Amino acid sequence: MATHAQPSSRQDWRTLLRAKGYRLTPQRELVLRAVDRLGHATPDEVLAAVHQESEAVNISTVYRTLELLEELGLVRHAHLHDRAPTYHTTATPAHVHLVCRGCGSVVEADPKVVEEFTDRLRDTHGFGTDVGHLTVFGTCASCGA
Amino acid sequence: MATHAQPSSRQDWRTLLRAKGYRLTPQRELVLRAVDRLGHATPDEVLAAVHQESEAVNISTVYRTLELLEELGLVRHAHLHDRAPTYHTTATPAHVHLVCRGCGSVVEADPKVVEEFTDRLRDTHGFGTDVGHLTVFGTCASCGA
DNA sequence: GTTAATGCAAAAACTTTGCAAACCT
DNA sequence: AGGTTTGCAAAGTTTTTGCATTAAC
Repeated sequence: MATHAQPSSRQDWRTLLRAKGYRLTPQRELVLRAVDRLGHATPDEVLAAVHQESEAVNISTVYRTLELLEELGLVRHAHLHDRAPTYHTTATPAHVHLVCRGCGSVVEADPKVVEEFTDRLRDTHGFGTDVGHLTVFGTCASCGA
Repeated sequence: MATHAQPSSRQDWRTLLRAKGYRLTPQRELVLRAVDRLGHATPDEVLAAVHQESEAVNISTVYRTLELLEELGLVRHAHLHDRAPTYHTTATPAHVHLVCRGCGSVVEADPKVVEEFTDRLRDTHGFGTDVGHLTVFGTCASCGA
């Protein structure tokens, strides 16, 4: 339930969009592919990435598209740093973000690492953790704990 | 080291500020007290709270003061929702934030709940978790997991 | 041909900055 | 008195919105 079956082909996307009355446009494809490719990207970075691919998309379209894709469950966002939210695809399995305060690096950890933890939260607080949104701030190995 | 000894009186604050060449002003007191009182508040909410207390403080002063207080370790901020960062006092012991997607409620959990988890992150990734900044998104008991 | 989506430009929301006046010590 | 802090206003960022035009279906 936390993980979605992911459409991987253009046709799948179209079906998913049309089911809600939306249309498949080149801009939407470009944005989705950019998010896929970038890993974690701010709207701004998505725009830049799309531009590199030699097609122009307006920044407002990027915002609107990211919102749409999130509604469809194709992307998610997290707050990895203080500035803007970063978007990532849901095609790859959910993961935990470890963000280093020292160097700003972002490591993705296997959700298994947090299993006991989430179990415990459920037991003690009745709280169902959304592992895909879990961001842990701290200090990475090389920045010395 | 993660928890700070907290000054609780006006005099303590003054000492802390003066040690770095800063001054104790009514605005700074008002902001700090507002953060204390509010629990988790955006800069905007801090401004509103201060205004209610019948003293006017400029919004830019709120921003500057929150930054200063954070530098001094008296407050910290977290990203509890998508909009603005929320500030909270460090006078209360570090805690984990459980944010419900359904109703938006924020519950504070005891850091003990995450001890095994942080130990494990240290073991497997050499990652030192900043527990005070840990925010967990998910679904609370009443919103049904 | 319809209806949804885009681009553009303007507005809104949020945060930062420069500087003279006011205030803390 | 002297240097820090404030308020104000202006500028910087980031995100949203309205509307005519374009494009998907």
